[in-house]
Amino acid sequence: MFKPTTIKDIAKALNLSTSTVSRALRGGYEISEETKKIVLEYAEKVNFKRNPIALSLKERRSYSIGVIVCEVANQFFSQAIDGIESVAYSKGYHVIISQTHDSYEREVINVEHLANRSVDGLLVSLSAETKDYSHLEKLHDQGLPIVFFDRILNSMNTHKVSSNNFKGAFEATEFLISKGCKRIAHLANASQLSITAERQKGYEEALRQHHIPIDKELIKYCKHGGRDQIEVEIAVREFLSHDNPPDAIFVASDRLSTGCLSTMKKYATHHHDILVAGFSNSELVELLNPSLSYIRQPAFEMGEKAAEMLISIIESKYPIEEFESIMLDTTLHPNGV
Amino acid sequence: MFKPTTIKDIAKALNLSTSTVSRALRGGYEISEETKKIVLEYAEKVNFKRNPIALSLKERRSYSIGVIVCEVANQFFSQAIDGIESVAYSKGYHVIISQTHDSYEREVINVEHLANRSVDGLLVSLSAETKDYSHLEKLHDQGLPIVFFDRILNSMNTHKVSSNNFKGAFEATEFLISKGCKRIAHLANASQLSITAERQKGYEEALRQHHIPIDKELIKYCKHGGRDQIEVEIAVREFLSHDNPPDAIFVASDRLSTGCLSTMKKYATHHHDILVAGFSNSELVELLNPSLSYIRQPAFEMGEKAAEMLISIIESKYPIEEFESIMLDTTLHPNGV
DNA sequence: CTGAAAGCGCTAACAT
DNA sequence: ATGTTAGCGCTTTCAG
Repeated sequence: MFKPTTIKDIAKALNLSTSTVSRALRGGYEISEETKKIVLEYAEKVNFKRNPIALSLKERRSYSIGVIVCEVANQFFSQAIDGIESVAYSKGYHVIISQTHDSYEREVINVEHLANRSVDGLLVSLSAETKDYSHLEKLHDQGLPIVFFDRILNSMNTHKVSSNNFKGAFEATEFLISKGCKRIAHLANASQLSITAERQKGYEEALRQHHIPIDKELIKYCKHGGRDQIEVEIAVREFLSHDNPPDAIFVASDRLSTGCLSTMKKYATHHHDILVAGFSNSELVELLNPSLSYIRQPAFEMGEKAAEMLISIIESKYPIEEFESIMLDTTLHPNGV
Repeated sequence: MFKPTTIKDIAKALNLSTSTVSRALRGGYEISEETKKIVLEYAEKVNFKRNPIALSLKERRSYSIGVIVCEVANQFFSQAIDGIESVAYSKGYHVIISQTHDSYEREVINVEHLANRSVDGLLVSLSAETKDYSHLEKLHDQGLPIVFFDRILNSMNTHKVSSNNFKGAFEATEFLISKGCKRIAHLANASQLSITAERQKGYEEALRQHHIPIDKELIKYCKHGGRDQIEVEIAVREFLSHDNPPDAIFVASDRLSTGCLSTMKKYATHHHDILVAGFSNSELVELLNPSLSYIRQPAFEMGEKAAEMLISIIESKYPIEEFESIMLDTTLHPNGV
């Protein structure tokens, strides 16, 4: 059984009190150089590490922050996590990652587990399924610092980081139009997500400005965020088999973009006639065939900002009154044709 | 500031002792139904959650397991993590993920942080840079349960899960040979990794069986596991600019495979003359161009097995004497040509 | 059926 | 310079 050495063990072995050992270990200036040396050496010898659990209990904080995302396999989120980690580590915090797989139930479980004092604050990007926010609201009301990124809960009064989804979607759609496309479908994420509404607005606005009618049959939502490939496949195949099929598809997120391409490759006889543009942070996009024009979000930077904001709340002496919403620009990367 | 309700708060509010509240909360049969009901209702009302930190301290275990991987963006690892989570959750454990980014220093920091009682055991896949294992050995000697998966430390006496790297590499190389390739280069990971040696042996054995000479100039290692794209680029470009360039490349891991393709697309004038086969668990492989024949590891299953083994050690009443090494088969997926 | 008290590992007044 | 003690939140003997 794992029985790490404790301060008590050291104290006993060295015939000192636990407080002396504790102070020596953290280099308290009141301890004689000699005692310090003895303690330090002995601690090193027995591979002593102070128990972070005990420390957390005492200090009533854990110096760790929790991150709730749908899945780390999604490159947008893995990049965001790298950003989060980079600032967290530099400020002495550890990062605990938790995946919801876009399931509401899982989100609730994970949030509750992380919340009660095993983390000092939460960075959350909502699951595609989530429509009820009380698990988060309760905690927030109790004073748990929460910062949203990407998939935001607008109704909660806290810091938020997102990318300019409207503009990104607008530019992508306009790009497709500039390529001569007239019937542009929209493959969207779950309708309750903030990003879904924003991106759809950008898409519709581009069509409007170019006098292209909006056809509701060309807009399909994936209510589980494409958790199952089949969900995407069904939507895309409906587009393909439409009486008057689209000549382009604008896809609203990472997972859906690749799912869309796979489906097209599998089922579309002449899929090169259909242009696809979509949000994606995959590092492999440039190697894809069918090719994908993509909108890239500054994921790493978003992670950094979100972490900075969260830590600033955690470390603030006074309750924060004014909350900020940061919006970062996306970039469009045309491809193919 | 976040001040969650404690048992003490409830006790005070209800004019009971903390022990009664504690017992009522966990449904102790000695408590009267009435008291139980009052406590439960009040707890619900104030959103009481027991403090897992305090619990861990008391029980001297946290019901969570730590996972050390190079990076979650790598699909092999994200799939393995999904496998780990699936068994961990079903057995009541939480999973804490920690990324090394293939840095030795980061590995040490993460291992030490997780080890001392914030997790009950560790699932580790070594970083590409790691050559000194004392940070792990020390903890293992102290009794911390450790299970290795994928990138294994052979010298440590514990459970291990890997895929049949020798066979996977052998089959891939033989596949390239069957396609008529005569000069097959090998792009390998850091030389000290278990997987590197095993895969190289499979590669060399295939060449040997087919009477193809082994040319050491056609074997290149990426000692940081391809952490920087540039590392891969240099190696691949050396292959391409060789006097007698290869007609195929066998790539030893996920990240290197895609890096290799990118470089080829970027620099090789007629990259379609060079066949590439490599280990990859990316879900996008089928959409890649240049195409990649790939060896897929059963990542999810490996994660499951590893987690099961770890939990069995954690929950074992007696010290384990006999350790198992599980090896799972890979599958080859030919592509292109 | 309920309460008082000790203890998990650590720190920080408060002695000495 | 070092020791004693209380307490972080919770569970669990041991007493009533």
